[in-house]
Amino acid sequence: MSPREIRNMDQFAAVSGISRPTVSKYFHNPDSVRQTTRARIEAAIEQYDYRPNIFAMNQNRKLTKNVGIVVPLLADPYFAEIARNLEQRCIVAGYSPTLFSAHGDPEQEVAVLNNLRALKPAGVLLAPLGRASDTEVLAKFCDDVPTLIFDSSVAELGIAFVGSDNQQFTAHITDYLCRTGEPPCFFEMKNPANPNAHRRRHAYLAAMETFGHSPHVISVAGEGWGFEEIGRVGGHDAFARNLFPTNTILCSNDRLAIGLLTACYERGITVGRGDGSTVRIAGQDGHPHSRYTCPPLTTISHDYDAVSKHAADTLFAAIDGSVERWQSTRIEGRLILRDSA
Amino acid sequence: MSPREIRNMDQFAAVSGISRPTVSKYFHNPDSVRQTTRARIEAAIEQYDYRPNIFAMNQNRKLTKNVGIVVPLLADPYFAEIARNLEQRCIVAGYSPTLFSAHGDPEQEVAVLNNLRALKPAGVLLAPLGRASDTEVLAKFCDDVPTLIFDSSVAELGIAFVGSDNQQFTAHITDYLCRTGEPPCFFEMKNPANPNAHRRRHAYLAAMETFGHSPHVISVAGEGWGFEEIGRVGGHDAFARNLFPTNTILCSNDRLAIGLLTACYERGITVGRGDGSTVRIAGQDGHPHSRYTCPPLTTISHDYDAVSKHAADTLFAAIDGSVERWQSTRIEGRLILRDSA
DNA sequence: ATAAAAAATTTACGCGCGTAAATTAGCGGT
DNA sequence: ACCGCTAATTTACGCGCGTAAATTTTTTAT
Repeated sequence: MSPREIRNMDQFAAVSGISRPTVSKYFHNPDSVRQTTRARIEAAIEQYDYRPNIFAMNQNRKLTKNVGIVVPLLADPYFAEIARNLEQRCIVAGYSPTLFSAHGDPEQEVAVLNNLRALKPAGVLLAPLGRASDTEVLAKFCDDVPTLIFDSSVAELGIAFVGSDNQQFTAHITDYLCRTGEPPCFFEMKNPANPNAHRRRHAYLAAMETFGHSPHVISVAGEGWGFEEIGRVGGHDAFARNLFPTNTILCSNDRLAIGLLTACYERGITVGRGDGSTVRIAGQDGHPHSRYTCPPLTTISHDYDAVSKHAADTLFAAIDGSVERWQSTRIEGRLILRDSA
Repeated sequence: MSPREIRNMDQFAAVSGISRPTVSKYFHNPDSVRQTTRARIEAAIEQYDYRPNIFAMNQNRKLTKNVGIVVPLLADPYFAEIARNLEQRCIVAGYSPTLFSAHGDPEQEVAVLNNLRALKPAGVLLAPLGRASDTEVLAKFCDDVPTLIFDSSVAELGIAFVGSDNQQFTAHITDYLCRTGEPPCFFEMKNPANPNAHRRRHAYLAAMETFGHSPHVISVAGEGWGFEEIGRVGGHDAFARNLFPTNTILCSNDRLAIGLLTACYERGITVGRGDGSTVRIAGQDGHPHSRYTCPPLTTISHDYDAVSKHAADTLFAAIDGSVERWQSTRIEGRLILRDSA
């Protein structure tokens, strides 16, 4: 078939009968060349299986088509899922996404950002670690690279913030719990890594006041990203010390709830909304795993699609030069009623 | 501090008082230059915060320091965990890892491999999708790029295979279940995506014969990577049709077991090894989540550390030119006794 | 048909670094 | 002081492509 291996764009241009600059133009935007030219180039690509050298492409270009996607913890299926979603959107939009995880470690987050710089990305979709993040490093990075912050907002950094409306999350599920049984206590980490946790606590307090109930916040100790274990150990401790004045517990997030469910099991406490149950437990996030807990977890779910779509679209618009003032978009969640509450 | 921004290695060499080729040498191997020279370069790096342009570095080099890590499904915490582990080992060894996921889709696996080619990686750590993989594409890729296959072996591809000893996994846990109660049925997917599933079924059959019990394999329908849902739906079906002749169920993997646990909950079947329980359920994999099911799942765990260490070390050795014949290494698992069985 | 606009080509240079070859400087040991 | 060795420097070229400017060709509009 092919007379010889095509080694570079010069040779490819020669065999396809098009000049190299035009070929180069084609690879940057296939629509930017004439229909007939495009067909000839694509026929040659088919025949010779030529792909331009990405290193040479990016080296001498002010801006690449690279997009970085950074999440705090890829081992958390929530972030894995949203990362997958964002990745697809980048590909569809013609960008080359690269996935990074800070693995829950602030130092690795800094390292990731430094590596990312070297990729000269057109833009970055960044979900910061939160409280543990090095804010100065983040700010400097956002100054240098078009960055959209998602999931958790640390400051008015980057081109915009897109996340979930945590106030609405907690208000909504607190409302549901109040209407269907005893008012909920609020179960959380004492020093949450994620700023969303603070919003949720505040929203809980506000909602309880609105509904005329006295709030009860149980803050358990624990550092890091092992939320299930923190919830389990903290749950045991809280039950042992009789810290829950009502039979209903709203957890700050699903992973904490999952740990609490385990603690309940281990203590022989039945969870559910049925008559035979001792406590009701609800989470927040719509974690991929929440469907499969025992009992399945009542929660309020992020709108994964809407968040990732808005985040990606906002970044792409910014890359294309639409300069807008920094703004924060928070998307409402959807209540998922299951057996746990 | 710095008089002006350092734009390239020429300028950096100038301000550090070293010639550019020597600086270049330093960046490839800091130990390859004289101690005093190294100190001067590192002082200059500190002062000017210079980092060589990775695109220019890689473009004109036969072999890069890039390593690709490919997993079939990053949303599965098992793969996320092993990917994290491998990533760290690459960094420590001086390589630049990049993470890819096929997201359970054979076409995306092919796309990932094509993108990976463009990175001219020194090596690749690849966990294939398995049955759904395009074997021809994999074979061709392994011919072109030093590739170590891990987790699931499709053929004698690449430089070697490193994974878990599924025979031992199933034999060991089957043995445990037989010794402590009724002999187990085997709960699996009818058309498992992963070849390890076949090994486990065979090991189950062999073990049951060895122990003098008649085997019972329950194969449930379902395609794709939503194992929990497949286990849940299949579990409901199997219970409804009374397909389990004994009170003990060994699942082909933990995610299937998690779905089965949910089905049990939904049918009011109590799971555990205690007197009040109806069935015992065990999984296989040591999935990160298995600790937090209700009841916590008895399982046999991969030796994450050993597998990833052996995989990484083997790849690095191959990159460094140690040519050995293809070989398969299978590492034993560790039984984790919890409440479910 | 003809002019104007759009697309393609030619020409030419630069990006930042790898790398090879020949030369010079630095080092320790006798 | 000398020799021999290693490390560093100088010189020079190439990688594969981006990109700008000037020119020619093709398409579209009138």
